[in-house]
Amino acid sequence: MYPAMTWHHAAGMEHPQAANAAARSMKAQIEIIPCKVCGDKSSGVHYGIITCEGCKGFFRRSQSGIVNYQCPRQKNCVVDRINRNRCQYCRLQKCLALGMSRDAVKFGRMSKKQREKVEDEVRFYRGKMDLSERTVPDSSAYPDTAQMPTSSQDPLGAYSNYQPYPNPSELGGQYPTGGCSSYSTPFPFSMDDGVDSTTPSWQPPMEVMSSTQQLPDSVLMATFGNSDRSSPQQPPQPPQQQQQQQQQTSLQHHHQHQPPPQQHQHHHQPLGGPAQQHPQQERRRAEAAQIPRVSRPPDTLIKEEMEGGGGGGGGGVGPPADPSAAAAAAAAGPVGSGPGDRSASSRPSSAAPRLPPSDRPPDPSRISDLLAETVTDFHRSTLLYSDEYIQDMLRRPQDLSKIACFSKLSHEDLVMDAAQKVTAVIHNIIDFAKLLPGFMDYSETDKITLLKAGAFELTILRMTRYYDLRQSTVLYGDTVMRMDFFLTGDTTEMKLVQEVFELVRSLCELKLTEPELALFSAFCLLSPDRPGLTCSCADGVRRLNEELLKALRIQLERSHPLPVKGDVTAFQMLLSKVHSLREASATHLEVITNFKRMAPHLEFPALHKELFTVTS
Amino acid sequence: MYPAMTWHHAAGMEHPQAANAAARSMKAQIEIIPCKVCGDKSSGVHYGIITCEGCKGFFRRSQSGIVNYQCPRQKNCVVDRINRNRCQYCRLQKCLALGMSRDAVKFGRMSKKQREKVEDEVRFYRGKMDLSERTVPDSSAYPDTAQMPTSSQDPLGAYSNYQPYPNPSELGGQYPTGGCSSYSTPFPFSMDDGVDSTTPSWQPPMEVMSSTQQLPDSVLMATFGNSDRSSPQQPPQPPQQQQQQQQQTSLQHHHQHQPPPQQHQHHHQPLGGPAQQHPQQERRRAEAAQIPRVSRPPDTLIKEEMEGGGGGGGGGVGPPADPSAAAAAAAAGPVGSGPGDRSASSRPSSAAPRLPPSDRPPDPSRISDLLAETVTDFHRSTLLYSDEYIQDMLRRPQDLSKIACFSKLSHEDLVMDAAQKVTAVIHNIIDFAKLLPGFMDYSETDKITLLKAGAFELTILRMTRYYDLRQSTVLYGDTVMRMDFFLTGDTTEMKLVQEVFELVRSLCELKLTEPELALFSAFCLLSPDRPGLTCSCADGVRRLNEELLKALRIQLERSHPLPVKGDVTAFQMLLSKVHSLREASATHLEVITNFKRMAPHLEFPALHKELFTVTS
DNA sequence: GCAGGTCAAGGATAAA
DNA sequence: TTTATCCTTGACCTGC
Ligand SMILES: [Zn+2]
Ligand SMILES: [Zn+2]
Ligand SMILES: [Zn+2]
Ligand SMILES: [Zn+2]
Repeated sequence: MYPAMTWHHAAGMEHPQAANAAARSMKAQIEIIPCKVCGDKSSGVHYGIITCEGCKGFFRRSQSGIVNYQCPRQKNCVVDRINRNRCQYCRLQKCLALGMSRDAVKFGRMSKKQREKVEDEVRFYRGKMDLSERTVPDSSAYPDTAQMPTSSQDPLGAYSNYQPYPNPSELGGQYPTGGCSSYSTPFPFSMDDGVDSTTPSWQPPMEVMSSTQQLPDSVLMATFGNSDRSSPQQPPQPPQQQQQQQQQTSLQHHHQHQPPPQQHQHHHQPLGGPAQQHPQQERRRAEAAQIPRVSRPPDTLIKEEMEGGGGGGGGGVGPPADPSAAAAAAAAGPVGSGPGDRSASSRPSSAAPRLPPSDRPPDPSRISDLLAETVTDFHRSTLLYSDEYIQDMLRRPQDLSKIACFSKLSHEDLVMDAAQKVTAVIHNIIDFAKLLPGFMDYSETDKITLLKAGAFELTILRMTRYYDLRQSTVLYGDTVMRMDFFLTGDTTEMKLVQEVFELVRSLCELKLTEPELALFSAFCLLSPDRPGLTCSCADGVRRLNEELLKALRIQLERSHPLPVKGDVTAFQMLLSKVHSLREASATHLEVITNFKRMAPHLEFPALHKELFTVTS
Repeated sequence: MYPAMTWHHAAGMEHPQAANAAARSMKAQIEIIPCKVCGDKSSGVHYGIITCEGCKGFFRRSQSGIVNYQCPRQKNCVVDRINRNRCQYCRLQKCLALGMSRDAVKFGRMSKKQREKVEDEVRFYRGKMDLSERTVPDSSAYPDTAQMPTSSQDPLGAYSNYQPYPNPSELGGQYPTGGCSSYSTPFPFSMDDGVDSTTPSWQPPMEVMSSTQQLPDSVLMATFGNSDRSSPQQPPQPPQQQQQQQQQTSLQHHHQHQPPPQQHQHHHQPLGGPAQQHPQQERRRAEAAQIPRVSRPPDTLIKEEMEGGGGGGGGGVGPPADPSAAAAAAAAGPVGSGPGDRSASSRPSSAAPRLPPSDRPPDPSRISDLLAETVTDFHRSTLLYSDEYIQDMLRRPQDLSKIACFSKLSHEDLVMDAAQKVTAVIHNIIDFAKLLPGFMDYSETDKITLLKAGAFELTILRMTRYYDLRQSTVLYGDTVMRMDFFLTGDTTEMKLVQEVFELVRSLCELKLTEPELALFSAFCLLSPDRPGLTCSCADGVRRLNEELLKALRIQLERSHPLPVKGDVTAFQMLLSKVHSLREASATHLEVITNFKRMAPHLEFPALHKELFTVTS
């Protein structure tokens, strides 16, 4: 609906010479302030309020005819640039609440005080704008929310300061300047937090920036349920900001069954999808990962990610191991080989709870079941989207407009978008890995080795959850795609797509249960034969791998008692995929390597870079 | 977008005052012009082109996803209101060929020139619309016909500016002002001189005009017996011409029930058919016409043809009025209503030749009946072959030896042969035209305009007599052919064949009676919206056109009381063919133009050249 | 510099 | 599913 160009000059710089005039033109000044109703670029004062053209027209229409809007929800809909068309009722309410009026009269000129207010506000937004321009270098490719994983999922609920529809008179009280409410702003931050990620809302207002940026690790750590590690030393933040963060953090905990993003969110997005699909925490992660850290040595991020997850000590790096030890003990211990001694003291994670009392007799089958349960929990708790959400999305017809948006992207953009999505999944895979018994006990080198080798394989495994066997479609971001969408002209890329889709398809045909998928994922990740694995580690991995395989077999024999094809059992079939997965993973690495050679200017997500860079 | 609520303020309540402005608004004007793609009612400029809502939506959909349309036929399907959904591929092709573009940008307002062009075009269609509204009062109930006057009767053959699938860049090249294609493209007039306008050269050379302009009347009068208006001075003619004309004239008398040409006549003809089907006089005409007359101004032949046919006599040649007057009388007489009273002398050149004496109460239906009878006689008296002959020939099996003979001919020879056959039919069509009330009263310019625009359309109409619906065969010369015989490798030619055969087939399915075919032929020929028609002429034509339409409707309601398909009446169905006829005519012109470019050494029959040469 | 008009784009929906 | 109609939206324009 909004041709991309629109936004470009919204962000400014279209009229170079205007800068001059802008300095003294009140209108130009005002237009820096976003629409009070929806946060879009404003076009001046309309009906008494600084609004955009859209809200202006909407209000005019609402006043010039008999309209009877109804709110299909609870009359508290978010009214931002993205959602403003979702509910006419709430939009109009907000217009009225802000004081828009057909016969708003603008008095001659504003008072000095009013002017100052405006100028303050202008300064605020101008600073913000510059910031965002510097921070989002290639916003041109993604005019709207582009890189931002979730333009739509604003955690703040759009108006931290917006009380949905107080009595206009009450609101009036907020604007002491009386008639000139137009120039007062309900709250500068109101737009800032949110609303429409066009202005990178994830860039906190400048005063917080510096402090926030020092916290990347803490963000990762916070990701873990390990609350004690959550940034102990958080810089002081404005209340809203803090609130925001808290909300986000808390959301993460629920997120295993987080309600699916609402469908309509994306409807008006120019890009309809790229990278939008990530839920909150993914977005924050991705952002953190994207902060350029030029001088960092490779693998640092993986390490950090693991540290964060490992819940290790506050100071920083690596508390070797308590929680996963517990898990390992829990799961592996019974099997016998075990590292059971690791104390599980602090680990609240789900592994421990399932542990049978240690005095229980070791029943192999029982042990396998426990392992299955544990791993399944780990798996389930690190899913990006719930099954319900995915299934719901997959039931939708293909959204052609979104596909069109994708089609408009260059090959490079598409690859980068896919890389972001893969990276988002891998973040969760790393979370999963960290929960696996014993994993966190391995050396950094070994952990990285296992992850580099297994990350893409597990991505494929998780991708099966996004695949619709009947339609041969996959949920990519929030868009249902068929394979041919991914087919490029590049031979190796096509090979990759073929291999991945064939794997996903055949895995889906096996109709694995969740425990089976979880166990198989862990089995693949914990492969003792990964090149570069140290011997000491490989032994432990091998034992665990055997246990996982045993548990997997037991599961499969239960749920798939009959051969799936000829006399091949599901178990055998699944094992045959191991090789294919490795092949696909190798192809993926080749694709990435080629792509980087062709497009050296493009920056992959940091984690992605670390995982998929060939280190000779 | 607003579920349920949408209705409440429906019906444009928001713009009460809009009705006022609508009268002169540009958009309202534009909407008079039919959809450039399918001829349906347009709803403004969409993606740079005047289109209907359907084509707009179709194009949007096509651009908003990965679509992979395939043409089940030869990529030359007719795209009109009725058939537009039959082939997505061809519909999209046409959209693209016309220049529809996702990012068609509207630059400011249109220039004065552009606006004038629009207004010109609007005038055409408005005239049409008025006509149809008066003639088909209840048309609104039938969407099919409601639009017809405006949409399907595109005077410019649906795309005066439509070069079936030119390179978009070519299109762009026609607009030197650059960038402004959005408004220049849609309007036929901008391309009036353009390549494949159905009426390329409606500006006849002036020297012919001045000398002949006073003559036409006499011809007509002669034809209709209205001698008193015959023009006094006819320009001298070459003897052969005279002779030819005379002979024609004389032949015309018999020819109304002339026995079919004997087939043996043609057997030794080199082309196994070329020109064979013509009865004597037709062949001689064609031959005469082929004498190169290099210095002749264009349109001369048409003029002569008309003069000759009119028999009018000028320079001592023509006994005013007898032969054709006799023919007219003869034709009119038997059918009979008001025979005798209208003497050769009193022929009114209007649509009411058979008008009963003025004391008679004017019964509209009666008048229509009289018109039908008259036109039917004219039609019947100018047929090349009798129905009996054609039916007899069609009953024969395909003569494989003849088909083999044709197969040996080169593509060029085949085209030339077809051109000869078409020319032969057109000679008769001109004869028919001359008989039509009022036709000969028009200026040379207008007559030529009407003929150039209508000749091929009427050829198609007459071709229906040669078509066997059950076998899907056509009598071509003396040979029964199936359509595939005519399919060449050339895309445009295939499109033409496809369009023509589809038209012929669908017309045959309507099982028109002879009066219906005659009236429809006259109706098509006397289209007041042919570009280039002078206003004064257009008025007269419009009146006649109205009458013809009315008579046609009455006939069809009698003979086809039941809807032919769904609730579409035969009348509506027939009207919908107008657009298709114009499309086919445009395609024909394109084929001829292309062919001439490829084979400049070949000489078409003179009349053919005059009719089907694009004169800028 | 804002109110209001304009009109193409696209959403929603019923119908096919 | 696709189509086509109806309608809202909002960028742009014009007039005051
Ligand atoms: Zn707004
Ligand atoms: Zn609401
Ligand atoms: Zn159309
Ligand atoms: Zn087709």
